Amino acid sequence: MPREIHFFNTLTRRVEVFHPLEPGHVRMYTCGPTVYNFVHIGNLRTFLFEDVLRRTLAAFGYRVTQVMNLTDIDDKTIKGAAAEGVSLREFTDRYVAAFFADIDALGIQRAEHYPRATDFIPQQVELVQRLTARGHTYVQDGSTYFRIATFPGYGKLSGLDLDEVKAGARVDADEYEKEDVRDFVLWKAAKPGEPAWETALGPGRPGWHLECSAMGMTLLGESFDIHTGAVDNIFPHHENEIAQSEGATGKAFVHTWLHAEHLVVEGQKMAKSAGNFFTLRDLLEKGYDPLAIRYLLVSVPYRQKLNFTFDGLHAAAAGVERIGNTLRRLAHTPPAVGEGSLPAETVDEFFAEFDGGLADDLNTARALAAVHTLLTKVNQALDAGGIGDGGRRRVEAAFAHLDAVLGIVPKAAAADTADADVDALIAERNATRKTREFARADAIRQELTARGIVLEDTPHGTVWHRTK
RNA sequence: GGUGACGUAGCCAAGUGGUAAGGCAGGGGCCUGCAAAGCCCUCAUUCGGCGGUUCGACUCCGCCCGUCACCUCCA
Repeated sequence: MPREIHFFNTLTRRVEVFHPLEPGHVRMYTCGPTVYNFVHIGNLRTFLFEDVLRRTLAAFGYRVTQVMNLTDIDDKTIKGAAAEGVSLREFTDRYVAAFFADIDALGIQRAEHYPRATDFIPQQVELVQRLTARGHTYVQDGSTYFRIATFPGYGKLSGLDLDEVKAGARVDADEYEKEDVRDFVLWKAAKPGEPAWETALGPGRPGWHLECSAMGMTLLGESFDIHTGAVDNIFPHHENEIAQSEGATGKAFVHTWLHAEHLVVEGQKMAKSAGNFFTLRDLLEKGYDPLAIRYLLVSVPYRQKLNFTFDGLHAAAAGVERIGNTLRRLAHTPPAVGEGSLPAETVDEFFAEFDGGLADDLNTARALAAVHTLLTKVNQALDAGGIGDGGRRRVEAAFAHLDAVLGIVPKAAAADTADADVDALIAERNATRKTREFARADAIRQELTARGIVLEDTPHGTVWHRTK
């Protein structure tokens, strides 16, 4: 039996116990990138939340089937391809590859499916036809629209009052003519110079929302468990997905909707015009460790705004280092005879608190606090009587669990353990230390420091590791 | 104008009726030839402000101040 987990469901605005439709198997759809540019750290915050979600579910014993769409047809991709005079596919392929490179760099696990909107045109057309058969659509100037007046549940996700929307200041930003400003386009009539498909709906291309409904239902079924995105997707995107999907099937589309809050930079909204806009590449070029970036973006619970600051990034780097240092100490310290100084309960308490935090709507801050408490206790035990084999296995299991869920445990490089040249220098240094020739000893240490190697003289001998 | 969040130490942040987790930074100490790593002590008489409810409120209610998000294509 998988562990019980609670989520705040945007649809009900309450924290609920989660029950997948098929016991033990979670089907989830996570809104992915529009592939017209490199993803920025705000996008990454959302993808990292989704990554922690799937890792937590897996660690809790659920089977997970995740879909993440790649939006490769919309105004921005069309414009980008046209600007460079290349095909839409050629243009978007480049950013699809960049997207995978970025999520790999951050250790984001791959979803089971990455459907592209342009590969699912027939499914999208069929969905519109089903909607038409049920009287939810109308055609104007070659475009097909969804008439929201035919869907009584419209607004249930966002809680928006449609009369207010109608009265709102920003209306009809769309270039297409609609019967009612609140209606949205399902299928856009072909325009000169834009990609178009010849279909039963006439020549054209899918509207923005259509792909997610069509691909989600094709790959996960007409009803599935979880749908995620960032808060700005609640309206109109997710609201429209519900209308399209439930209008076509008459069934509940998604049971649990989870939305990540935005990331801000130094307290300000991230914007290119404000000069505080960062992609992963920008940060890596500045020399930041991807693991530290991951730690920072994962450390604030997903429903809180995350204030990205360079101070915070340094703190995150320190956190990652502390995990690595403790792991290294554990490896270098000889096992204690017997049980040693780390009670089994300490690790039990870690698991209880770490998992308890995650089960509480993915409270990663609470989980991380448990991690630091464990680190302190492990170090205390290492300073005291050491840790026996049994205790070591328990601690290693705890680190493995931490890494499986949050993915923030640094890997020890194999090179750190074997290098004859370094070993020779260390032997020489220790010989000079014995004879109290500290000037020579320090010179050797400085030389190694210059080579990116840090020495530590422990009670069990001198150990070394490379700096990042 | 409508809807919804949020405001906890220098910074990030948990808690949400029983008397303030955790991390980073800072200060002091132990260990070390010196370091590094680690450990110990210290760091909010107080949770935006003012009232109210209560034996008791950071936690509930009201008002005010401030920051922010969404209101048709922005993760």
